[in-house]
Amino acid sequence: MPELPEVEVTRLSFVGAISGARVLAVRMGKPLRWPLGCRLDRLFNQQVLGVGRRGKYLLVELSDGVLLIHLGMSGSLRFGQELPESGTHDHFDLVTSAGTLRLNDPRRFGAVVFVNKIGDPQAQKLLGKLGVEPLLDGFSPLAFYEQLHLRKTAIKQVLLAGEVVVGVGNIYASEALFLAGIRPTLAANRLSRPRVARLHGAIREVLARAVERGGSTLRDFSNADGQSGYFQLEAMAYGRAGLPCKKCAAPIKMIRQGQRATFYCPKCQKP
DNA sequence: AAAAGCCCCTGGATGC
DNA sequence: TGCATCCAGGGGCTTT
Repeated sequence: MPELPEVEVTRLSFVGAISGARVLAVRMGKPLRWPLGCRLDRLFNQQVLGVGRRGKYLLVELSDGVLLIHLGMSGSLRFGQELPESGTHDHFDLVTSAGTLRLNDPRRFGAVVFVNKIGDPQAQKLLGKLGVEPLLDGFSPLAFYEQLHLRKTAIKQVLLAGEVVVGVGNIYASEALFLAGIRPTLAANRLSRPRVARLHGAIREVLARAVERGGSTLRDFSNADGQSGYFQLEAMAYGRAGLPCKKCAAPIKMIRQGQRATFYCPKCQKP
């Protein structure tokens, strides 16, 4: 669920409400992917200056430090003044003067990590190798082409790896490649400049559109206000194995690439 | 050094 | 109804 659009939609849904608040208490449930990295009292009385995002990481900027929050596969955040009592899958509560930010994550692939600064080794280990932000100016067709030209892995897997461009997960990789008319199995370095330019546009279009639609709610994603996303209703390829392509009616194919499902139209997406 | 696999964990859907 | 199997939106780490 949580790819760039879901993370961004989540961020937008609570950044305004939490900014300026002070941390009153912290509660942790079962262990997440990594330990918090500091004592709980390190956070007390700190002010939340804002909430940023880098790829699929949320960056909760405090007056003295940063909380990196990753939603993993099944994580979602809630923010509110009167949240119910913690349930089995609520593993982190940041209680602030404006309300409580709560991470719910059944599979616990998510993480909340405190670092003193974004430049610290601990933060760089997580953020250092990340590619460019697809919705910012740094993501240009030419630079994209040059990066893709260096890799002979299948384009779908290059997108997923996040080292060239961040935020494109399993759903949006399939969707962007569909929009661009590119077969997911094609080696990245075999894409022509015009096709890379198309893919560049398709990635931006699909991610921006998904943010507008509130993300994709496949199982249980919701933003920090508890609202679902609706982009999944517009999916052209993802999750549509065997169903007719919405453009040409040929049955959508599902294959496996690196243990993940890939969906594509064998007719619209050329090798 | 790039690329391919292996896991972490829980719950829901499917099949017998 | 019960139990086993498979699958899932991510990504760091280990192995080739």
